[in-house]
Amino acid sequence: MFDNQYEQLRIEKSKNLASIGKSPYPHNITRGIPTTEFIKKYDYIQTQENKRDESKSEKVIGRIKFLRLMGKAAFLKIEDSHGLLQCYVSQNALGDWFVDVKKLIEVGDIVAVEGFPFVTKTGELSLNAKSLELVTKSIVPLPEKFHGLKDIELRYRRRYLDMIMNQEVKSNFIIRSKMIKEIRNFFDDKNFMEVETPMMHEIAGGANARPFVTHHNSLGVDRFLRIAPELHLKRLVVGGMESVYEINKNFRNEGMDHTHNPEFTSIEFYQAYSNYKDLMRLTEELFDHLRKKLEIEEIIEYNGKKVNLSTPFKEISFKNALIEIGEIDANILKDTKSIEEFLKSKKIDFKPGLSRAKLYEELFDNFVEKKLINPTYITEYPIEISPLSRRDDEDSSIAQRFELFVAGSELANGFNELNDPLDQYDRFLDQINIKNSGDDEAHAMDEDFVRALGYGMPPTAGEGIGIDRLVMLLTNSTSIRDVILFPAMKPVANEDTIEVE
RNA sequence: GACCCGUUAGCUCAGCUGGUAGAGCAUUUCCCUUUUAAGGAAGUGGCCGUUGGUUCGAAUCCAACACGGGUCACCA
Repeated sequence: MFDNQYEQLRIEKSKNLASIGKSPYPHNITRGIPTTEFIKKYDYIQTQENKRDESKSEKVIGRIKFLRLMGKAAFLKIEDSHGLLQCYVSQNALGDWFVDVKKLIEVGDIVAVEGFPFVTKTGELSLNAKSLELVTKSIVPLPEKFHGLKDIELRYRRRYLDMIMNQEVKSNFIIRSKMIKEIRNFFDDKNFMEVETPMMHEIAGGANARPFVTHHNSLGVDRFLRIAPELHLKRLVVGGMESVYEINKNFRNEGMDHTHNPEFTSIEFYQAYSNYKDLMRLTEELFDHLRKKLEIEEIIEYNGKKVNLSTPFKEISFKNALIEIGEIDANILKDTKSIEEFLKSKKIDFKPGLSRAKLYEELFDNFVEKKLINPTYITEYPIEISPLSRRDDEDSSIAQRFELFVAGSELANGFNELNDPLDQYDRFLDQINIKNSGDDEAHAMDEDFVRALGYGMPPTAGEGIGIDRLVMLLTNSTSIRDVILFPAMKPVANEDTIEVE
């Protein structure tokens, strides 16, 4: 660790500072004013004749990003979370300490500078330092000042360094933070209650996905990291929380790519005595709210495509989407055999023996999903691929469900919750059969959940929205890694493995 | 999982048809009190991702593997 030649040199400097009574890591530091405020506050100096105001004194703290030494004076640019400020330090002002500063303070260190505002010959408003104190010594050198850190892998693995070197990466995360805050405000204003349900589940349910397994030592049992909060949130509706939501992580033990991180954030919300149509309207309202609060245009660009976010969103049934958007002949949809022939003619691989609903899903994924650019609700899903949603009263093969697609991918999934405990029990049994026939992502039986429904869950509609995908859409990010601060990465062979002598 | 591309100094990158490693920045020493990627002079710095193979000789050619990026597939 820290055995690189440059790091060794910096550690030497750090020790030298300590030896002359300058702690490399002092902790009695008080904040000054932000760099941007300094620039705003003293803008008037530009208009003054002597271009300086020695009667003023300000303290600014930041990391040294540029350092230009010139014998008995130096310019340094320091950066805080707001921006950059140029400071001028000289031997006249600092005395003997300046000699040590020249030798021991360098780019990457965090310093506190105090002095008066002035404008340099080249016209830049700067701080003329009367004092400079080390705040934190940096012993790992920063990447090159001009090209910065470009290596995408390093940027994800060392996000802190990415943030130091690339100020703009923070903007996505600022938008993300604001967005989540506004989602909370939106639901709180509608009298929803925010809750936290377990991350460690006895039975991982609520979605079709493989879970991560962990172990509880004192109980001596394995636990699953949750794949969805759904079944717990519905238990809360049974218990009397008529409007609840949870914004939190889910974990799915599946492949990673630019739209999938093994841990991701979603919001799920449930509202008793409302139906999925109400939630479709609520979702539109939420989009309008976010656009307004985050000042996002009605028409945004995502991955080179124009996306019109104006409400209400388009709405089309699952089957009609196959015919009208997927441009699949309605006759093909009539039986499994002709669908299979159609898929083969399009050279699409599929597992043999799929049901018609599963084949529909195949068709949807291949011919419809990517064409759904402007927000579109797909409704009337086959019941078989909707094991937790209520059947339609007129057509029992159809679920009272919708999914929202934007820019070619799914963003939200909502439906009238199945509250018939016997039907739910049978659907779990069906899922178990599906699981036994090889689909290890089918649901497991959750008897406690069925029991909860047995006590009576009021008619309820629920919905989940993928937060990461939503941030991607609103920040025009094509990789989920650009909206997750510390995205999952494969471990890399560690050269610094500690050797035991 | 398949295919394509990448991996060379701390960082950003050159390195042709094989002949034994380069630049800029950073860093070290020196000069320099208004610079803007400051400037000038002289240095230091490399398991060329890993492991094999071909060859008199490999950063370079071949293979496998690792990690990353992209496209597709799978998956919500």
